[in-house]
Amino acid sequence: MASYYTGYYKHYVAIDCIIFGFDEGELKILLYKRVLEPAKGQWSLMGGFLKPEESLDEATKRILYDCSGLSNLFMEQLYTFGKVERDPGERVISVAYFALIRIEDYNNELNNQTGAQWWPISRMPKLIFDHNDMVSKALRKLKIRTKNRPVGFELLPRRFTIPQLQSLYEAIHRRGFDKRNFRKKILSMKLLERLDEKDKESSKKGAYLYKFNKRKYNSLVEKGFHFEI
Amino acid sequence: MASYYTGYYKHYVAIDCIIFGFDEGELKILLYKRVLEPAKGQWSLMGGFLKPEESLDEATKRILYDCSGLSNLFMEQLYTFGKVERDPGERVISVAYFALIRIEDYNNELNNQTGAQWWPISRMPKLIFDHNDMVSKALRKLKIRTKNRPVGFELLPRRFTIPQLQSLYEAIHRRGFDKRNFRKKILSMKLLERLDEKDKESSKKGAYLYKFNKRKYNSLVEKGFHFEI
DNA sequence: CCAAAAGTGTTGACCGTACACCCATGA
DNA sequence: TCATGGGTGTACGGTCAACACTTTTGG
Repeated sequence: MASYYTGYYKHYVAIDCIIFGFDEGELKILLYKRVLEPAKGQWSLMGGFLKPEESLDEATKRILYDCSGLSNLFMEQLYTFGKVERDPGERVISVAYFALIRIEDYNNELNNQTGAQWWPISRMPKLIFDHNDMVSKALRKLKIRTKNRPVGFELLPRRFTIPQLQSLYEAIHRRGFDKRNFRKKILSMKLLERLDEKDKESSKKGAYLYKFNKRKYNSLVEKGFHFEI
Repeated sequence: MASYYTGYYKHYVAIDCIIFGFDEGELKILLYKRVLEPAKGQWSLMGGFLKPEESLDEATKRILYDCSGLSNLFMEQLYTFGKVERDPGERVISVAYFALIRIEDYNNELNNQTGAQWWPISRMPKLIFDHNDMVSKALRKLKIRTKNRPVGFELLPRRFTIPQLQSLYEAIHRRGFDKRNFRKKILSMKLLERLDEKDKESSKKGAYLYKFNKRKYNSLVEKGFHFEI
């Protein structure tokens, strides 16, 4: 490549990932003990520097794969953080992404290798730099997204019950929903398929398992349908 | 500053600004003839490289000031574009911002100095690199923002009529609104103050001028009010 | 048999939308 | 006087929120 822009400054560009999971009725976030100086050993989001041969999305996929072993996770660019002093080490521009992991797919053995730990959002430790701001922004975006896109399903097992789904929404939105209204609304979209099996984990009666019909969702979207709960 | 991250790559980081205005009943965008190689002389968004001593927001303010002579414009970070080949010159990560200008405040003499020109969105030329994608994304965001925040007023004169406001919304949303319903809804928020003066520019009868009460809006927001139209 | 969670309908309030006519005035 | 845009009210249908009891079954 020719040198067109010689004379302008270059910057470190990093990716930081806010990784959400849902487990035991709580919204959780995957955090790491930082391995680099400065702030080595403190809790932080998973991140890494952008390499020359990869796009921002590709870098994020790489980082997500490295820390979870999973591909094709739901991910979305959140915001770019660029305050001069945000990283006390050197100046770094950080592009934050948020991602959703089905905790059932996550291999907990990775935790030992990587120093990772799932933290309930409500009891999260103080993070390095501006990472707590990133998490706040991600939580706001997650609320909006679950309201207007079917991304909640990315956090649940592939087969789930309506009460589980409701409990997820309640965790994300930090408020209760009326169960009759919730069920009515979600079922009225006709995007859930009821299976013939019940989940008896959390009650004696058992709750029907459902699965989300992504195919049908995509075809409805083409006709102008808009998910809204 | 110490050198903590030596060995990692650095990248050019640029800001690109999607600048909207509203004039003659049309939504317009401010475009420039690019002064740098590559693609010198082609139409482009206004942009510039991030300097070491400024944050992303500060860089955007600087660029907006340089090209409009105006400070305190409404601006919002939109998205960061990072495909490897997006700039055929060298690799550049571009943080896109969108901004709103009251065209009455814009000094048209600047156009000669800077090679700037206001283009109606509907007749915009092909832009360099991925700038057309940036504009599309900005238009989507502008739709959302005008629906849920009172940012439309940033595009109108400080004193405006209801029909002007409606015409702005119609331009942004590319559809007509019923004028009775529109008026009802906007006035029911009690955020507009009617002045005793009429604007007779566009009709013999004249339309009342209004102004947006930002003070009142801010105090309502504190009480949990949410702008929605 | 009882505790605990799953599942089910109705009603009233509110909001969005559709719709048609009179008003004021400059030319 | 008439053409032009400004300004006004009502009625209907759909959506949201509030609300309480029955069902199932493991212990």
